[in-house]
Amino acid sequence: MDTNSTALRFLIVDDDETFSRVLSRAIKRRGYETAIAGSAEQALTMLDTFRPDLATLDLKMGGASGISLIPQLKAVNPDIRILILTGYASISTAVEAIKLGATDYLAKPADTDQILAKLNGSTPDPDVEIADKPMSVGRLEWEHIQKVLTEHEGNISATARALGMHRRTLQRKLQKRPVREEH
Amino acid sequence: MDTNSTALRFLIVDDDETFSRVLSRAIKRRGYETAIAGSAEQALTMLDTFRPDLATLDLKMGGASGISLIPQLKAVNPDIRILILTGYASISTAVEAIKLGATDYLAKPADTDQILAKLNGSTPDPDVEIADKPMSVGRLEWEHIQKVLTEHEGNISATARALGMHRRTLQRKLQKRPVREEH
DNA sequence: CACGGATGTGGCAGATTGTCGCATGGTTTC
DNA sequence: GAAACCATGCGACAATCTGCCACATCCGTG
Repeated sequence: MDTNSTALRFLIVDDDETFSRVLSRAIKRRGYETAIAGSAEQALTMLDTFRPDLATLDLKMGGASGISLIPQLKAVNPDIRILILTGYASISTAVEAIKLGATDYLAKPADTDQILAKLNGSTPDPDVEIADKPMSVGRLEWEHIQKVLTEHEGNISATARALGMHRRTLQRKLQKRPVREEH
Repeated sequence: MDTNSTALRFLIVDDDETFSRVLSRAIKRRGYETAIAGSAEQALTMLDTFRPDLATLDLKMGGASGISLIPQLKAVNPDIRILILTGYASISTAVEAIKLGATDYLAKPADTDQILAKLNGSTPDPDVEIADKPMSVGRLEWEHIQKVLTEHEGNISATARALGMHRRTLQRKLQKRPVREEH
């Protein structure tokens, strides 16, 4: 372990205040310096005074998504390690995030240890565990919707049209949390 | 469209023979040279004589998983574009695959157009507007159910359990939708 | 500023799903 | 052969969910 005189700076971007506060405290207790942003926009304004070494980003927030923040965070600090942390996890957003340079991707709920483990000891290994059960229909539907949604740059109306589904129905599905992916 | 004298070589690694054959034919029809491997091991032995430019890999096969193949394929051809294509998709394997250098990750069922779109996405292509509509959720669900049903030799009760769905609901779905395909 | 497109919501009637229950037919096990 | 299991088909009913219509905001382009 490298012992720097200054603590590593940890930025939490999430619009769930309760979640942020709890996580912040847990992380601070482990010796990090933390900061909380309630939106992507707010996070950007903080970068002048707080240059993070680690960050967790939420996807679904009022305003811009955490994914859009990845390039900007990396511009400020190319060595930053970024963990996407969201309750609306999907394969397509995970793929996009990693391609943009995120270090890892976790679905909420996740505890502090899991979060730090992903940020610290994350080395790609080809022997990941492969699910032995196929996806549930609910999960498959969620993934498919997310995929089409990203293909349409998040345009809900266009996605609904492409899927031959009523826009109202799509909105309702998106508001609900995806079925938990269990191993 | 760039006209090379030699066609791009496309490697399909999947232990589902029917799937491989259908995909191979569809891809060949679009001007690629194709090869099929039924396992990761078999794919490796082919690399001496068939150096692929594009590849789709399955995750769950007898023997090694497609993910373990990624580094080896990239060693042979650093510019190779790799698409993970699996019926046992999960976020964690998607993250690993992308970290190891896969180009993209799709959950089966996916049609040929989607597959090629993902693999060509990084190639200069002027008019990449969303060509035709993606599968409807209903159709996707139907295909998935059929696939799992087959894996369970037509056993409805077992299929319902595997899908985390109530048997009664599965019965009703099967009884109803006789398959509705159209564009 | 008017116009078209996207989005967030509320409200409803009708369709779908989650559960229970029960009966039948086939296999396996003493 | 009878008991014990399973898979399957189907009726019924309440809880959800979906398709649709109706606004009310917000943009960005003319």
